Amino acid sequence: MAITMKDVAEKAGVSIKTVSRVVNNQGEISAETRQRIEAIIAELGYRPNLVARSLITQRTLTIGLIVVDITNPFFAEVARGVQDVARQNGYNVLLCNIDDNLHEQQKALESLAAHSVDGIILFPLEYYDDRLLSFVNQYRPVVLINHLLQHPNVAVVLLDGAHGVQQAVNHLLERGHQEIAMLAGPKPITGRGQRLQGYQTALQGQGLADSANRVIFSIPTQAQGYEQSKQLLSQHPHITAIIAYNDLLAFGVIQACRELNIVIPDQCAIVGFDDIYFSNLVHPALSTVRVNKYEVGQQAMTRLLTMINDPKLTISPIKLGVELIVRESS
Amino acid sequence: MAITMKDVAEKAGVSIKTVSRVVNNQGEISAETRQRIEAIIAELGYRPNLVARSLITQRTLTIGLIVVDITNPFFAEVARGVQDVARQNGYNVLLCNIDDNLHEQQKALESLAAHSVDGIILFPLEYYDDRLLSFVNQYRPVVLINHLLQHPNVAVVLLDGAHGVQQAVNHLLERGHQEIAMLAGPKPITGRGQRLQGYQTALQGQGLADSANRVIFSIPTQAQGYEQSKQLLSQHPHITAIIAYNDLLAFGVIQACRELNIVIPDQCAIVGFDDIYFSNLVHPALSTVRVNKYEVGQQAMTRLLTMINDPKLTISPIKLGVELIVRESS
DNA sequence: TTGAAAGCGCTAACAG
DNA sequence: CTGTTAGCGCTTTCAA
Repeated sequence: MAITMKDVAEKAGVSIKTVSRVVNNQGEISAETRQRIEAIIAELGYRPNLVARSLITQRTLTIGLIVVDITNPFFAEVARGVQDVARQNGYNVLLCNIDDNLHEQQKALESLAAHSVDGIILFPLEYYDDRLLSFVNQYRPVVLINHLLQHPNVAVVLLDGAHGVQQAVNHLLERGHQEIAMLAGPKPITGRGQRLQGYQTALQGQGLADSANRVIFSIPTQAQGYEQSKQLLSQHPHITAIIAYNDLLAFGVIQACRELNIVIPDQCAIVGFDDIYFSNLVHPALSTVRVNKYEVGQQAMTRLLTMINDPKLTISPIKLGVELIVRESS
Repeated sequence: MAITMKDVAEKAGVSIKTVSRVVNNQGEISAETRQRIEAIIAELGYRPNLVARSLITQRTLTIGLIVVDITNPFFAEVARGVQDVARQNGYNVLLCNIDDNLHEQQKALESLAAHSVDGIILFPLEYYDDRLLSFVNQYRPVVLINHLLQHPNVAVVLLDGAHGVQQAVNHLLERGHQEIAMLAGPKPITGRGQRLQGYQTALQGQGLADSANRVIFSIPTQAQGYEQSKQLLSQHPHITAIIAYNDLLAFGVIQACRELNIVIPDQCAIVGFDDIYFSNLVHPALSTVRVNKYEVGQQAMTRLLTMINDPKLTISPIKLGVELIVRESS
């Protein structure tokens, strides 16, 4: 059994409340008593039990962060941004991976709420889910990244995916590409998703009809990028450029091109999305749309703290800019 | 205010304990009552308050994981292994980054203990720290990764760093390299560290004296790998091979070679350590010592669970094997 | 400047 | 099969 406040109080010959006062730095105590108790605390190695405290204060000093997969450097950087500002503010973070699984997303939300985290940051799967809405109706606060939801209990941090992909497509068009395919990532149950929208808008702007067969949905992993693009490039050799939903997919495209002896960027240009750390190290170095991942995390956590500290505040969405980075693959 | 057990009990016209029984699936209850209460729980959206439960059961169903930096794919994969096993067993994980900061390591340990996590997995910095020992004297259980500490409160998961680097050096020797430098990572305050030891052992085995100036200590990041190897290769042009403490450092070496127009592997061979996901994607593809990172995480969490469930158990260290992967850089 | 008592939401032991 | 009582370790009134 760990040392409790009672142990300290008994040893010091004072009441429990007096110990509580020194632990919490509430003045109203004589310097002499304070020092004596501090000495005993150090001697006994007493550590306040935060779960007992939480039960009263209704605060755990813990927040939850839900991402698809921490192994994807994109999420790792976002997580780092979240954690750094959390730590600076005395918060710890519970991290959950949900992969491509809506059910796990829901379970993670419930589990975090049951643990009484003071708030949740969710990078949701792109599938539509009304359970998210009903969750948010009875839990607060949550910050959603890359997903717009107007609700008093939620704040939103957006990435300008549409604009990013538009830039990428325009860049490819300028280089003379006409047949530009897109590996569009997970297929939303409803709507199109920002990035796909950017792709289609840009093509339409040039009077180029977007034919559906040039858009392929898949889980955004390197393995899928490899599989899908290999098939795509074999079946449609006239394709000269591929835009990927994220860099991992793009890495898969590079791999496929290498195997098919397709020269990058001459025979096939590639543009990714995210600009993860390693995009600059692969060969050829990947052109991509840069997202300031660390800042996304910081912004999300900052907003969450604001909502925690002022329960009735409504926070308007913020949209973070993105930037096309042209390297060797396009 | 959230819905409590009392609310449910009142609405159902039963005692609090009865509600507790259905929540915890303790039999001894009539099917009729159970269903009625379950309906009310669903209707009210009641969620058990785990912090209240923890106060009694002395279990939070939460563990702490402390790593240097989740942004390093090595740690991300380990973390994934930990988290998957944790989740399968109903546990959540609090993740802390400590960078290269012993003070943060200590703070993280204290903070996790204060939050009453059921156990801690620590990937410690390689510096010697007697505070770790005194922490472990009064907290249990902890699992240490890549650090041997004999203590009843700790279990240990080791990587065979010495053997891995030995393999790497021998491989380079077989290819005719005589001047092999090592970017040895963080300098331990005491001892040499496993990987450096492997380096020196292998060289001595060949009668090659290890001259100290071929060993360079630094934080194991790409930036440091770049800086240190650039200087090293400029000052000692006779060096024909470099072993790096981890893949990130090795990426920096690749970068430096590219800038100095040194051809890899002809003029300078490079071997890394970890085999992070991207080592196979950089150019030239990196030869490295593979660690099964996911398994490291799984093993660590499994051991932690064992210790949590049987408080008096002592667990003997496990050493996981490593494997030299020869690619293009050597 | 200090203490006593109540209670956060739940479980555990024991009755009924 | 169900209820009552006590109390986990702490903070928060309110008194002294």
